[in-house]
Amino acid sequence: MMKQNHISELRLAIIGLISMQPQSGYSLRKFFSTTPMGRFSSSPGAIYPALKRLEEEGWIAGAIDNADSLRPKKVYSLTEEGTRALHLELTKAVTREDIIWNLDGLILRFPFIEQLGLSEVLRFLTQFEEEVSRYIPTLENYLDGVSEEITLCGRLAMQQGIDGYRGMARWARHAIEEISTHRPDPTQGEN
Amino acid sequence: MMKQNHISELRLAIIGLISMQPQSGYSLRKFFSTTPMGRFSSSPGAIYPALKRLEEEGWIAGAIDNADSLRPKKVYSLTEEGTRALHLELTKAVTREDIIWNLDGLILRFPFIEQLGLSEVLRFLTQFEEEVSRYIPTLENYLDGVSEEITLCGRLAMQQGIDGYRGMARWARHAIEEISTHRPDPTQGEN
DNA sequence: CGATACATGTAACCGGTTACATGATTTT
DNA sequence: AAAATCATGTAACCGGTTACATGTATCG
Repeated sequence: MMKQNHISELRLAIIGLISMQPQSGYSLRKFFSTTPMGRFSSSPGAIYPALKRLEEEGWIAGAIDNADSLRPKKVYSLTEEGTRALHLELTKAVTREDIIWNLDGLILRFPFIEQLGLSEVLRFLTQFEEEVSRYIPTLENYLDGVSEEITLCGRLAMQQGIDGYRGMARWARHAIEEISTHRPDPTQGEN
Repeated sequence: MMKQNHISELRLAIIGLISMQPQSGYSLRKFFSTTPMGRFSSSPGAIYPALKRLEEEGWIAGAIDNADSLRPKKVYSLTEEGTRALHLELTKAVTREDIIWNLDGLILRFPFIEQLGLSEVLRFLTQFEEEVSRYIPTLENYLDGVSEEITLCGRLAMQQGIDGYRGMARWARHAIEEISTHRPDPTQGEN
């Protein structure tokens, strides 16, 4: 079935955000509840246990802020091990299984990959575009094969899925272009 | 958070398929594992317990086929209560929460709605199109608001989400058209 | 006779949801 | 003084995943 070869979306979102800037449970909750990234959970009942587990596993380390005050805050940073784990996850090859079972996780990975450099981003997008484009004919063939026996709405629902994948491939191509032509900022030069 | 005002995708898929034709655990597994609808689980460890629960709740009833043979089969049909529950689920209004948290479930509903008649299908599509179209500006406004502080890939990821929703709205409009012009088969006439 | 398809299930594990619990600080 | 926000957690529940367990029937 091959559904779970990856870390959960919540874990990825948490360590990804922490990698950009140290975060407390509360700041994560706030971010999730005020941005469209809230699609990846929220509620304290998910976040605090997840943070605890990540700390137990040594991926993140919490430092108490305002230790003396009456309202202390626990701010987590990535450990070296956590950084390694995150980078490993972000650079994993994009597989058809991901395309089918873990699309949201894939899109979630994307913004965090930027830290690894634009070449990594391009590698990801290229793989993504290729896997998606390769999957579409499979779906089309299936649809062709059953179009006699399927109901009208069944066909339309499948069409929706195919259109969705087509849109993603298009998006990836567009993103590749935008990133490729992204000014290496000639006024600064990089030598 | 409002995530769980609906039955699980697996349950919906199961009772939806049973409503089209009585099914055994095995036939469901087979269907899931050989069609793109397998996105909604599979594995016996999910299906058999789900069937048991649905039977306990009185939504489905199992009849033993080949009772005398050494390889009996349990074929489930919808009860009246199950039919009511399914129809209730299928005719629920499409909300923004669904659009955000339960998109897959919404698309899964779609082919089963056809049994309720094309007017129900059109009602669903109209609501779907409207809710999606209303949600898009919210996302666009958010993106505009943060475009200064967001990273390149963060923006592109958001753009992907918006494009996805736009594609869905387009699909819904297209589906409405296709269904509306769907020949009411003039050779038969309905009076 | 071995492989594949038919057929149904269980048990340990994991992690997300919901709801609850507590209390400090700041704003109105 | 009340309300909102800051801040962190726990506990019961639910259901999906993985892996295991068992046995029959059919086909080559």
